Amino acid sequence: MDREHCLAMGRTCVAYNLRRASRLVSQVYDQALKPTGLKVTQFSLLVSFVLAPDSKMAQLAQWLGMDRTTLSRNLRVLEKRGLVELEQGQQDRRQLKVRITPEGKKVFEQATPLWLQAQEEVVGGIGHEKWADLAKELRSLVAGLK
Amino acid sequence: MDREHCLAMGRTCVAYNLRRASRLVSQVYDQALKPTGLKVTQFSLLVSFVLAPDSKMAQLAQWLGMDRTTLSRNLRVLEKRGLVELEQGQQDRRQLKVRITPEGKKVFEQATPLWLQAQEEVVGGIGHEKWADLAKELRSLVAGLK
DNA sequence: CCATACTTGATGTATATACACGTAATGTAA
DNA sequence: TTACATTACGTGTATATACATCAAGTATGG
Repeated sequence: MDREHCLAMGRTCVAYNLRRASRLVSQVYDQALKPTGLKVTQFSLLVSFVLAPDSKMAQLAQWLGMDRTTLSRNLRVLEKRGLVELEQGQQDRRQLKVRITPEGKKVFEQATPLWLQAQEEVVGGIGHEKWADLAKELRSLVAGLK
Repeated sequence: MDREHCLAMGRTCVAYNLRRASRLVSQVYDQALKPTGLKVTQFSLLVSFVLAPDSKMAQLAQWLGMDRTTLSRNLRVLEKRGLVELEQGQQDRRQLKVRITPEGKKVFEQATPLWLQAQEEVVGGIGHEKWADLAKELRSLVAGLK
């Protein structure tokens, strides 16, 4: 395996390029959200709960492209802070329904303008149109895998 | 914060979109690399070591857009498996030089075709040209943050 | 030469992530 | 109804990730 091939792998590897970008980008958001004590991962989860109240875990994990068990553990962090509540399902006692609490809603509202600040900073780096393109292609990439 | 705004955040958040894509994409590569026991993160590190033998950690971390401490810990995993060696620098005794071992090279060579397989699968989902565009924009996104 | 600042890497701690496996609840077919 | 498969979620374990902090080595100004 010569140097040229290695260079090509580094330049083209989808996993590497995506992981690196998401590391750096996440740091910007995490920094901006710091006053709320939220990480961007947690903020994204809160968005989901506002969008889809009482959703079930498996369903949510599917939607987020996240392993069930990952979601489970990420939820526990939010639960410990009292930002979400977990309630056993009525019909099916295996199911857990997730609901955002008033406290969770408060923190979420507080976080929203901070999120926007990070978003502007990151998107500003390449321009809104370029990001719109990129987002579309990312979605089609994801769609091809699920 | 109404439903429309939440939907918009979900659709446009750079961190969310990148993290989701990198989760899913990483799984494809990890799956393909399974016979080698490597994760795609580790494979990427090996590529770096082949490209830049005897590089120093801080330098490498900068290049990879990765925190010093993250790299430090990721390296230990490879060291435990005997795939890389760490050697104290001569001039500056604080610096650690990283070198891939013969065993590391062997595993790397074994992993390369498996990587290619995953790469083809993922890139195939959107087409080589679209991915070339996407990669370019990702790089410019990253460049805007460093 | 010495005191102080800076650099380099490691550790403590916490979250994020997923696979393999386990348990409990539900569905289904005989 | 009972036996077995399926589904929903949790646990054990391991890696990935980064911030705050620490320790040790190096550089620099006096």
